[in-house]
Amino acid sequence: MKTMIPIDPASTQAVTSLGREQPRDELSLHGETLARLRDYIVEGNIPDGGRIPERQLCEMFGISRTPLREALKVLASEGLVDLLPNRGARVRQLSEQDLRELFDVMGGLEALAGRLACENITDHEIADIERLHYEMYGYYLHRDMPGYFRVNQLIHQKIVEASRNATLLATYGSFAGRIRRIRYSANFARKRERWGEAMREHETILDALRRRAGDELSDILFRHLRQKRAAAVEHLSEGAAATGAPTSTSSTP
Amino acid sequence: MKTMIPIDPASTQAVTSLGREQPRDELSLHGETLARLRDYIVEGNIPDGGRIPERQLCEMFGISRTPLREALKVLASEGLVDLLPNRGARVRQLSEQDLRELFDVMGGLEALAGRLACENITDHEIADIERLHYEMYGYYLHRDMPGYFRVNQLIHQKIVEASRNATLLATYGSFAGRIRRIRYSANFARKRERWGEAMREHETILDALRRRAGDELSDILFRHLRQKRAAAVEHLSEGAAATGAPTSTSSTP
DNA sequence: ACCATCAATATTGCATTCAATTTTTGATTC
DNA sequence: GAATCAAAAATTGAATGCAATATTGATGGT
Repeated sequence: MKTMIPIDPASTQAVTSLGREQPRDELSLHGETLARLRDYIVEGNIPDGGRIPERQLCEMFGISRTPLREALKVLASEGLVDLLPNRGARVRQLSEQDLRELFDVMGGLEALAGRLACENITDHEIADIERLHYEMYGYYLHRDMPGYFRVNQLIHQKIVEASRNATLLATYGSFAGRIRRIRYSANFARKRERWGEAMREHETILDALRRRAGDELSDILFRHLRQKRAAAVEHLSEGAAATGAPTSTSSTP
Repeated sequence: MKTMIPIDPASTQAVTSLGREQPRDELSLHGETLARLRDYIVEGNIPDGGRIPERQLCEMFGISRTPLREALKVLASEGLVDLLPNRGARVRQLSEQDLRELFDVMGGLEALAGRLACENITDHEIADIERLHYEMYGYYLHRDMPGYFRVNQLIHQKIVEASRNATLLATYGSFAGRIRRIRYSANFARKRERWGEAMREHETILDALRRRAGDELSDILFRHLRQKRAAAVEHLSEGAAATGAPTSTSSTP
């Protein structure tokens, strides 16, 4: 057994600072832990449905269980983990249904963002997005999927930012995090045949944005996300078929 | 020194049943406390910007600080409370800007709900909503504001439920809770002159729903919420003017 | 061999304790 | 009498302790 010794302030400080490159004004261990644990999970360090080892993570982060458990409750409310009474926390496994729902909500949020962006976006911001659009087109022509994907995400992000709605931005970010795990978990890539279609959709997005046609952009963005949804669900079921992992949340013991 | 008041299971169960999001058989003190504290705050038992007395609430709920503090972190992530480092938790005071943002997000979620509802709603559900609509019209004719308001909320709830998207439903509920505080805090009532307009909007909502015109319903619902937004912001600024309370979040000490 | 049973062990949920702040109080000075 | 400041008290953030609950592993019966 370990002999717990009262820790003097100096050593506590040392433990806290381990692994931290930024001396940010993060005052609370809770906030720090929350961000670190969320990243840890979103980046896929724990497999889908995998148990979250409290004690181990405490040692890893150099903290006690209290702030870690607080972070777990928050992540559970965000939908990233499941909390099983007396049986610990597990990384939430998304079913196909979950994924469809999540993409539809993302679609709704982007549709809203597009609508609001048309009300608030500046010419300068549109020019920015146009630049990104042509950069993305370049990646498309060169068949550079990772580059395309990165800029694509950036364009959507810029539209949400142009909505001038911090609440929407935060909500969008939270949902994006829940979906992002999937991308890390495997080489999530749009089917080739859909790629050209997506590129054309982006043309119409840019066009509606230029004309500041809110209703129209709203519809286009929702449908665009529906296409992404189809690709994601397809990807998930293929991945499940390959590994034999269940895709439904119905856990009958 | 401490007079802990043990709570019998029956009473806690009763309080829990007020909760919306987690209708499961809550075993954990954390989940129980979360629901209770959320209701306590949403119902306006603590004034806007007011300090949340940890110790007092612990005694009130008959629990220790650990589960209460866990609940506070979750409520902070939901946007209901602010966590000030070393200075405790406070009920989040909504600025006019916050309120505008919240109503726009609600508008986006309802617009999405309307779109999805048109894909999934059954004839039976439409008939249900029609019935509610005419019931609401009755309240309108009798100038029964509370009755109107209650059924109005119910109609919107039914549309969100008809979307068949549990994620959307939960998110909608969470945002509704953040706004609901305002309603409790004062006699939030739509201006008379806008009442007729709102009633007409509901006619078009029902019409679009009957025709299952998703794009159209989506637009109508967003605009409908924009009207509500205007009323809410107006109400907030009037209330602020009356009490002399600040409406902005900029807290310069 | 296979499966049930039960003790040993580990983990969880919450309470309690402790150090570090912040807030309040009360004396003191101008 | 108002302003200032130090000591006391209260409050907060986090660590640790402990009972209750799961999980594991050994044992014995079929």
